[in-house]
Order: sequence, then C-alpha cells, then structure tokens
Amino acid sequence: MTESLDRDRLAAWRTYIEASQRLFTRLEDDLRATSGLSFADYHVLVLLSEVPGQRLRMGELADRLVFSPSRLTYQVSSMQRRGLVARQPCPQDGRGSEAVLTAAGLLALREAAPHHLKSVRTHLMDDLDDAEVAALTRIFSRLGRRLRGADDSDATLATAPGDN
Amino acid sequence: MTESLDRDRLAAWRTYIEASQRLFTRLEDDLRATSGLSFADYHVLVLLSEVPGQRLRMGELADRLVFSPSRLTYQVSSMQRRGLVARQPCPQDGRGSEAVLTAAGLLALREAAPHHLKSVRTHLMDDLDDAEVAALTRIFSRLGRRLRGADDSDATLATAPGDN
DNA sequence: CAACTCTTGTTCAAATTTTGACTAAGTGCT
DNA sequence: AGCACTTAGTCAAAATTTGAACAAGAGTTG
Repeated sequence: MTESLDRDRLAAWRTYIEASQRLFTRLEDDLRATSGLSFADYHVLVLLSEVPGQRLRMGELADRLVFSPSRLTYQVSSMQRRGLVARQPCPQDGRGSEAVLTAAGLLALREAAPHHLKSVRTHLMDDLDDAEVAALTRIFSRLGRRLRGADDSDATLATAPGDN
Repeated sequence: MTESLDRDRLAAWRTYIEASQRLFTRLEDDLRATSGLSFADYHVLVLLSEVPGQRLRMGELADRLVFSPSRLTYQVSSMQRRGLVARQPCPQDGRGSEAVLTAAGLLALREAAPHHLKSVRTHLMDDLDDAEVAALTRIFSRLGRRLRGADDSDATLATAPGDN
C-alpha cells in the first residue's frame, strides 16, 4: 500500500523535475535572447526593485539567491560592470556594502519584464486553470517556507520555529 | 478581472520558481555530499539504467538532458573517466556512438539512489497529500509534453504535428 | 582601553563548466 | 560518384564557481 503511494510520488517527482528543468532552460534562453540578462541577473534586479531604497546588503542578497559569498561578489561585480547596479558602503556597518539598483538597472528590468513574463505565461501559466494555480501556490509556498527555515535551522534548531 | 488572475498567477510563478530553485540546490548538495555525483551525472545514470541494453545514442541523451552536443560530450567524457559509463560505436550508424552504463555506473546509481530519494521525500514529497501529488503530476506532465513538443516544432512546424 | 573573537565582504588563483567554430566521418539520396 | 545533411568530437576561449586567505570593522570581555 505504501508501495503504490511511493510509486505515484516517485513518478510525480520525476515529472516535476524533468519539466521544470526544461522550463527553466527554455525561460533562461528566452530571457537571454530578448534582454541579455541571465536568470540570476533578472532575479537580482527584481529583488532590488522591490525593496525600500532599492538596495540590499550583500549578505542579504546572498541569502535570498542562495549564493556563496564569493559567487555573489562575482555576480554583483559583473552587474556593476554593466551598470545595472552600484555598490555603496553600508552606513550602519563599516564592513558591509550594499548593492543598489541603478536607473539603468531599473530600465533593464522594465524592458526585460514584459518579454519574460509573456514567456512565463506562454510556457506555463496560460495552461493552468485556477485550481491548478492554487495548488501550485499552496505546494510551493509550503516548500519554500520549509526550505528557508531549514537553511537557518542548521544553526537555529533551538530558536522555536513560530508560525508566521 | 484578468488583473487579479494575473496577480495570482504571477505570485504562483514566483513561489514556484523560488522554492524550486532552493529545492534543486539543496538536493544537489545532498547528492554531491552523499555520492559525489552531480545532478547531471545522476540523471544520465537513471536514463541509461531504464533503457534496454542500458545504452543510448549521444544525440538521444542530449535531447533528453537538453544539453548541447559539446556539453554532452564533456559530460559523458567526464563520466567515462570516472568509469560510470563507457562509449561504444553505434552498430547501425557508423557516425554515432552510444553511452553504455557500466557495472560501476549501475553500482554508483544503486548506492546513490536511496539517499537521494530519501532526500527527495524529506524535502518535498512527504509534505504533499495525495491530491497535491496528483495535481503536481497533472500540471508538470502537461508542461513536459508541451515543452518536449515545442523543442522539435522550431524545426518541424511544417511537419504536421500529428497526435502520437 | 586592550585584547580577542566573530562577521562581512573581497581577492586571487585554480578548477570546473560552457560555448562555438571547425573538423572528420558516415549516411542517404540522386 | 557526387552532394547535402547528420553525428559527434576537438579545441581553445570565455564564463562561472570554488575555497582559502585576507582586510577591516564590530562587539565582547576584563
């Protein structure tokens, strides 16, 4: 009995990962072709654009992107070279620095977004009915919550989870 | 009205991609740590293990992995160095070659699979109820079908789709 | 304050991975 | 035989990623 459940779940997993992988490469290709941005570039721009002051500490950015420090440094430096972000020393903490969205970065995002979102709709969202959208949201918001927690929890297992 | 739909769909999309990205990096880290295999390695092993003769043409493998030819060559060469696969000339077609699963490759897969699958269960599947598993399967099998089709269609738009 | 320790982010060189142009060889027509 | 297409591999260049080592500041303790 658990057997057949496992079979279904395994099949679900394979289906999900295979299609997702295909989807992501497709979307990244589209994004690169229409805007010259990588997924990571785009993601950084989105994150910065949504936050007050359009700026984030490097560490914060690294956490959200799940990037190692030096990888993040590389990513931001690359975007800085292309004028998409700037780097500023952090006022509160002399060690830190912040990545700040530039006007050019915002423009790049505004230009890229319509194409990218269209691509997302075409390849994925337009095919889903409302119930499926709801299921997707439910499944992955739970998953995201768990994984975000799990990252800290290695160091914070004691710090009572708390239900946000 | 379409507005609110779009909002939900956009949110669903962001939730999905963010959690998926986290999940994939987490699973790949687990996989690397327990077996020394990358996702791509593992995927190749799985694909080969499931096919009669445990062998696939390079092109076929490239299609399934969505890898460029030279990337696939690199991937297979690397696995060959590590003894996970062998390369054999294709009998039917003198140009081609086949990647063949070796005993060591099969062993590596058998050793890696339990850990990996456990990791998949722990991080994802155990949290889903049956309805969610069903939804996941439905959504992503449709998506996979569409994307597999779309890849060909670039070159085959004229060649009447035909319902296989 | 001085001494320590922890954090933050960068640097640098090495390793890994990916790309793309080019080639060799074979296939399948005509 | 001649020709166009396919299949993979090669090779060098570029891009990316890692990890160890480091500089500089924060924060704590006595």
